[in-house]
Amino acid sequence: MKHSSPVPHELRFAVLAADAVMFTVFDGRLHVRLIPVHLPPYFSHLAGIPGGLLAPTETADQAAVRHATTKGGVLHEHLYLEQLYTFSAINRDPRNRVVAVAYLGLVPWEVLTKTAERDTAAATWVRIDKLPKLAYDHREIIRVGLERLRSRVTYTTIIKQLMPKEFTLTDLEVMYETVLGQDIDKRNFRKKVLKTGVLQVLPRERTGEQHRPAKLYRFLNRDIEPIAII
Amino acid sequence: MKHSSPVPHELRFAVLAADAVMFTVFDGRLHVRLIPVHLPPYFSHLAGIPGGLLAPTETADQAAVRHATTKGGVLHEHLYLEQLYTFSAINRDPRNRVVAVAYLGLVPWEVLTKTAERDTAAATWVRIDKLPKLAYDHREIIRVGLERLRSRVTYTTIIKQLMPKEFTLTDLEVMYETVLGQDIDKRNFRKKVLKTGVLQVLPRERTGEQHRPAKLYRFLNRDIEPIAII
DNA sequence: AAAATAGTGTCTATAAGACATTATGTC
DNA sequence: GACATAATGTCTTATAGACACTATTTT
Repeated sequence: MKHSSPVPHELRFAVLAADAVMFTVFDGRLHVRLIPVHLPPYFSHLAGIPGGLLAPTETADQAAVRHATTKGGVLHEHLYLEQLYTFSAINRDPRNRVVAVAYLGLVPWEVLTKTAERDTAAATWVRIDKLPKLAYDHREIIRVGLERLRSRVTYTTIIKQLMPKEFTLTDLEVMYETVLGQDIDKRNFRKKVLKTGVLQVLPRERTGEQHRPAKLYRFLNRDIEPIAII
Repeated sequence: MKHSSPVPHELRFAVLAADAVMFTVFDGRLHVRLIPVHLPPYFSHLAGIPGGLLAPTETADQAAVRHATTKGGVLHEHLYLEQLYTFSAINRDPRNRVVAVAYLGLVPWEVLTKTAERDTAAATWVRIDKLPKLAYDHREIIRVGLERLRSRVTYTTIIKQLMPKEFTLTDLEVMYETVLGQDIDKRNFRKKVLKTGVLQVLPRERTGEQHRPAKLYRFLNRDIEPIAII
């Protein structure tokens, strides 16, 4: 455990960290990735988002990927990250001055097949309406991340980063409803989303459910396009 | 002049800086605030945007204000600043590793009455289509700042940060046209901007020009509202 | 009266939003 | 055939965009 040095806190120069607010959606709920904080008064309870210092040869982007994967347990190839905001309040961290470049991360739940990517002792998905008391300014970082996610979802196709490869229009509608926290009219939604041309129908349907099979779709490409959807 | 220490560049930890891309509009052109860079091969030519290190007791916001005012010469009360993006490439600065939290700054030209805020030896307003060769990654920072400005202008009222207190609808239209680099239909613009309700008509007109006087308006408040205008 | 910009309205096309019924699988 | 969700269209209202003339001041 690291302790304060004799140098007064306000006089130490800042060190740089990268933190990742990662979201995923399952059970019709938004969840955020939390890890234990080994620091009083948290004593290894889930109390923070994954993050850590930048290595001397690392960019903030690289450090965000490294800590999101090693501490957050999410595989690099499943993770979308974009820079969110830089938090530089003097007393963010009680031990030393740390400036954090925060990242917004999105992961489609369906690809998280390995146990380490679901819930382990080292990292857990927690409902955003059931967050525990959090360390540092991590509640604020999550708030800003969620705000950014909700805003981006309405004028880009960033939601594709939360969807599995193939999905039905109802799946997509439910994802928008979950992220935005509001109901959407099914008929208007379908008209609008199909007209944008970002989706491709697959020749297959999703059968085996106890109702009429639904057509499967996928996004035409992986880039996030600036298109108004909702 | 600072020189490299014997420690290899890639092994030094980063220090933190705050840089400000400040824009203003005059002569119907967007301009950015540049300062001399005292470093080969620039030898005090205009080659950078104002910025500098964070003091140990300073947030990035505070450092951005400090450097924008002291090095950029723009008075604090005339300046609007918002965080833009954090640049952390390893070799941004040839001397030492510097991570820069960049800020987007806006100033209404009309308030810049003091000589120091216009053009001096220490800082100059340069047309964005006439930028010289720039130091570090400052051209990239300016590019990102301009992109952000153009994007924000279309769905918020951030343009008020470039306008004087009182202005005519033509003034406002020209400001949009200058920032966006495209013509706007006068009648549609007036209908739309008046319907948003963010403007207040003043009981005065702008007289003394050799044509019909124009009504004067001002923004109802100083906050930036998320409203689609163009 | 000439010059210069201010100020205004209509029409058309497109988009947004409210709303209910039929279709097709599984069990 | 009962159940469950998929799939679809119309009407109304609001918004966007193209477009040209009259009004008012100064000189």
